[in-house]
Amino acid sequence: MKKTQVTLKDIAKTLNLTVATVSRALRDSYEISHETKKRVVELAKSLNYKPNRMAVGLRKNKTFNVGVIIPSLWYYYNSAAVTGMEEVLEEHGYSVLICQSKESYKREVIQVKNLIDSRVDGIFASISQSTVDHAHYLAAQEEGIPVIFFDRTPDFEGFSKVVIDNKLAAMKAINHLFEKGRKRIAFIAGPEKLKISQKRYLGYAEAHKEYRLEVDESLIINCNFTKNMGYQATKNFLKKNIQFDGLFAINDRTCIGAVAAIKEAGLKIPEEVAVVGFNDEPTVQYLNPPLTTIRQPAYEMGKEVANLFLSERNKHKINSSPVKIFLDTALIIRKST
Amino acid sequence: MKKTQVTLKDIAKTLNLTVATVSRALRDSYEISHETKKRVVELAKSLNYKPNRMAVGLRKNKTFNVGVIIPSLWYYYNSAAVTGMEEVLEEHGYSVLICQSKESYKREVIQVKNLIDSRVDGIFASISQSTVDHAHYLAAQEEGIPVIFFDRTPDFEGFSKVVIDNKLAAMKAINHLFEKGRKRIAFIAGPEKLKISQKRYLGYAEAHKEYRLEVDESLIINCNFTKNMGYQATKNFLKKNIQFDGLFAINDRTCIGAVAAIKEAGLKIPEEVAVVGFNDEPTVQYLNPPLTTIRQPAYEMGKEVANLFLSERNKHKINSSPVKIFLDTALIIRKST
DNA sequence: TTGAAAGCGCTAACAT
DNA sequence: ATGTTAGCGCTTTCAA
Repeated sequence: MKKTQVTLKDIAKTLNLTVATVSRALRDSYEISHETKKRVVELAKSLNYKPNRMAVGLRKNKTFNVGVIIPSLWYYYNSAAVTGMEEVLEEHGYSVLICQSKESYKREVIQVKNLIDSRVDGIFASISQSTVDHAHYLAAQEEGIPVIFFDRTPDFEGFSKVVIDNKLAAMKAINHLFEKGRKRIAFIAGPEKLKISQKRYLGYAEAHKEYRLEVDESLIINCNFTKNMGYQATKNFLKKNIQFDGLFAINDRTCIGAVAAIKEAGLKIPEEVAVVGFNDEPTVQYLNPPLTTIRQPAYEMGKEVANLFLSERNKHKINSSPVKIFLDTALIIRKST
Repeated sequence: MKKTQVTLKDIAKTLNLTVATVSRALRDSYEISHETKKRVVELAKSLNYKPNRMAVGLRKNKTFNVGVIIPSLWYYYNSAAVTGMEEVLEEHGYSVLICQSKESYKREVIQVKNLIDSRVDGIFASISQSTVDHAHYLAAQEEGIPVIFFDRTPDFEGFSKVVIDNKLAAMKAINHLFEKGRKRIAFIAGPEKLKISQKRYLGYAEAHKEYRLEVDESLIINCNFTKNMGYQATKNFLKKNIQFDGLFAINDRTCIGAVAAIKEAGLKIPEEVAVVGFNDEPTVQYLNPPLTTIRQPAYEMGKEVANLFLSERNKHKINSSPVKIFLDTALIIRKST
């Protein structure tokens, strides 16, 4: 049998106090005698007292669960973000429920509904590549559940967000390729619906503008996230015999496929094609050649999201206006460029 | 504000019943009139009634949380297992708390302690490569918390386990290489402490025995999971100029590093060295060449663990003897062999 | 078959 | 500064 836990009652009995006093001593710093407080805190510690989440939750009408919606745990930046969230939240007694949309808008909608039903105290989300609106999140917010987006966000001002500057990050990548003397840079662009795709494309275009180069639309390779991871898309592109000497991919997984296709076509990396990825997933340093890429601070992003949640939770103003936090990216230069 | 939820009281009031009756109608199939039951169930459904986990938990002294301890979410087979668990458990109202040991025994011990403190209803674990004993898990069991291991298990009979036949799986890999005419197969062996390493080595040896070949210990490459992912280990091995025509790696991530080292040394895969990995992580089909590997049913493993937990939970016998479940593996043949 | 009542552990309003 | 009391939503005796 599960051993019975230490309760406030136990402590109260031992110290000849009431549970109310003990409860206060353990939380309020004011309106309690220093003496009593000390005794209570010490005994609680020595007995390894832990408040019963169920009881607290019942009383406060909270679940101490937050839901996080991500495309897939297997994406490194997603699991890193989740890790960051959990590390921050566990100290505050929250648990994280993970929902993987698997890039499906439909699944995402259902999952948000489920989270509302299960009364989570907050929802953190990174949308799927096929997500077309944000009504489901709005519904959650209307139920009083704070919603915070990270990485992939909807194009709507009403939510708090933690993101990187995708346009700037893409510019870093493209500028680096320009500096390496490349002029014709293919771009594996990712799902058009996603704002991160759009922003990264803007960075691609902006970098060209700064270098007074025209964007050649025939160098843009469209490719979503689930199919073939860039391999097939790149293979098709190569068939067209369009001349190019650089490639920038929307993310590392896509890039791995692209690299495979390029090598299969007999092109040398970086001599004939210099390649830059995005995310700095742990494997890409072991690619042949090791991949130059943009490092995204996914773990920190998760922490920021959690901290934002915790601080907004304490504000009594219900309609504190949405916050947008930007995190820095870094260009990691390896042998592929 | 969080909208107030539908409670038993609401239903009771509407139907002129007491909460006790409603509660029973929603769970007991016996000792309630068919009529009342129907009315209650229908109304509950139409009001989208969901029992308050906090209240149920408080009453039943359960948290509806289970803890899962894994080396890293980023390992594909770990996140797949977690996904399987969550899918099964969410239907039963359980949430999964994820703890990543990051291959550290020390972290693992602390995490188990935390899980005990937070009163999870069960612990599912896959041990770290540096874990040397299982006392922390025994402690959890003594507190009445069921512990189930999967994939990487301690060498102790007192726990329920869900595993693959690691020895057999390794034999599949080695036999395949033999069939491809390879005779001298290097083996990247993984952390010696782990039973999966030992078992896979046994499979390696057994396959040799069946083919009446001697095991050449100079072909065994030791390599743990965190450092260099097999790249450095293989590089060092190559320096020794030991002749070999095949390679089997303890897992795909390690194998990715090995492949990089082999190619860097100018050796052709599979012509000069045929390579087999382990796990069938999604990226390895995009390696150049695509990797032959052993597929491990990680997702199903997670589901099995969850189901085992659910079924053991219902048994009133506290000391039902531990169960050991084996799942099948498959050899996935690609271009690397 | 249903109701009444107690209580899980905790917090918070209202005494004192 | 501390005690008293009520109650969060639910389950579970015990009674009717």
